[in-house]
Amino acid sequence: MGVKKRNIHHFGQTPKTTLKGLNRALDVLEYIATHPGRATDIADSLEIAWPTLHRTVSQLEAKGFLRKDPVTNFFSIGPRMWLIGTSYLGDHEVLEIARPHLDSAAEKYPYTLQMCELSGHFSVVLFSHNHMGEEITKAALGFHFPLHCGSKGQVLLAYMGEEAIENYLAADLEALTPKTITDADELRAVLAAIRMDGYRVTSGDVQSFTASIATPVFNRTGAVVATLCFISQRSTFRNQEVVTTALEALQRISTNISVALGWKPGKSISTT
Amino acid sequence: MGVKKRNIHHFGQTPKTTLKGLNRALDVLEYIATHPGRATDIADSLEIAWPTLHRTVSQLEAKGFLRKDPVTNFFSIGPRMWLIGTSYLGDHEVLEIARPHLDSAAEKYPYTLQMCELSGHFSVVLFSHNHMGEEITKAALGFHFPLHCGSKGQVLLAYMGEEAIENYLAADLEALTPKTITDADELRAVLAAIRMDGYRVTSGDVQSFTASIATPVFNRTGAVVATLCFISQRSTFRNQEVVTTALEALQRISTNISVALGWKPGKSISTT
DNA sequence: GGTATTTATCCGCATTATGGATAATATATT
DNA sequence: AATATATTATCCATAATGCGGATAAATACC
Repeated sequence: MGVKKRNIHHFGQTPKTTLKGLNRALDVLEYIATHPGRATDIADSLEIAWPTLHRTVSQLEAKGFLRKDPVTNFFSIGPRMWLIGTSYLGDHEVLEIARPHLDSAAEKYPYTLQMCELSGHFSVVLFSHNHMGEEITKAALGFHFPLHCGSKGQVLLAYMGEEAIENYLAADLEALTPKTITDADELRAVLAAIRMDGYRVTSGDVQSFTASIATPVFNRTGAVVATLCFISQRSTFRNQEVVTTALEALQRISTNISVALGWKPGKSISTT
Repeated sequence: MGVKKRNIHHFGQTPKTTLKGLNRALDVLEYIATHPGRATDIADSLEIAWPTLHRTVSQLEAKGFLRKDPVTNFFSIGPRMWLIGTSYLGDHEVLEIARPHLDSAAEKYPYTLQMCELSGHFSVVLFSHNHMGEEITKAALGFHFPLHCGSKGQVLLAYMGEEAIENYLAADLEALTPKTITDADELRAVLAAIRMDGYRVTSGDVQSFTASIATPVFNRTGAVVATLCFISQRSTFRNQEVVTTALEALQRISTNISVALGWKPGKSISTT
């Protein structure tokens, strides 16, 4: 009896109240988001009794939170879920303020521009503009990456606060490519450097053929609320001059956004 | 005792099984998406007993489906909800196939280009590229509009099938602007014309200062799976020549997408 | 400092969801 | 075609689960 029920929540809250049925449904949604498929397989993977899963899934489908392909019986996330989910961005204060800056900057520079924020133990993409012709990143809106991978993740990690950082580093760090840094000490050094320099450049540690530059975005309290990054072919950022120019631009944009958020230069929270 | 509990589902399914708790939670999510606010107010609006709502909301927050502003205690949609929601677009066959066409077309024409699909009784925006400088539409990704408003909604409505159309027209039709058509007979005529012509032009019936042109997108079975539309300042489309040129372009794009979806010219379902 | 909301928690009761078993489908195999 | 198998849908008796009145704690208001 291999008891290895999937554990999905990366949010470490105490579920004081039980609410089994609802919880199950949310787990199902999370699972289907990454593993769309047939009801039977979902029941197996999640170790839920068939009639129970069937009821749950039917209900979710009836409400449009899931949809079922009428021919294959595959379940996947439904339009209602998406509709409701998008209201997250609608209410997003930081994104709203940043958007004009991002829009105009995106057109101006020959790199993919992203804004990401922290969500649980991941950096998630809030804004992404793939520059024409650069088909490099699968990283569309909503993608999430582990924090130790890529310049953007590391920037977010760097400003998380000592305790949270150590907590993160304590877990196993997955390598997305051979160049991903998975050693805790090495990462600690990287994070310290980020807090010193105010930026980070990485190369090939998320996808082997891309490189990126990231800077933090601060709010009025001096906390890091997002990160901005340029992504391009790895070869592009081999040229030091190109990196310097791009970095300057990125810093200008992120400073503008920080200021728009009420930040005042010098007012950054040091977490070391 | 004004019994006027909100009725949120625009999906007309038969909730054969009950699953009260889950249902309530989904209603709460739907409600908060459009009415973020304090727990008490939600309980009032939805007529849910306080302890019950509290439990539900706490659970949803613990799982990241809702977030609570720590200072105002306002609840709004959480990051997890968004993350999961975005997978809707990730799996979206039509969108995936259409995207390259949309991307290249978006750059080429001086109008805002959108692709929308039917969701319940609304057209929802799956793709939107606001042309530089045109700050015209609030219509970002995920926005939903009633089907009788705007060329895109009417195109989707036109091909829904007689029964569904009559069902839609039977309800009260809200006017978004004074120019919105709310008369059922008038709409029936419009829809018939759309099925004849294969396109629709409207002006000022969604926002008073915009106009739009829409065409249907067909799949391999000849069913309408989406609609494409150009949106611009109302004045732009006052010029008949401009409209003609734009329409031709739009028809070319939507035909290309239809073909990419396996459609063969002539193979469209007539629903009259 | 006192009063009024808003938020959090307790706990007995009965409503509600559970899951073993079975029936109705769809799909694969010969 | 006909049989076997995997997948999906439905029943229903049982008890576990979530419900909500009431109470307590924490804030906001004056």
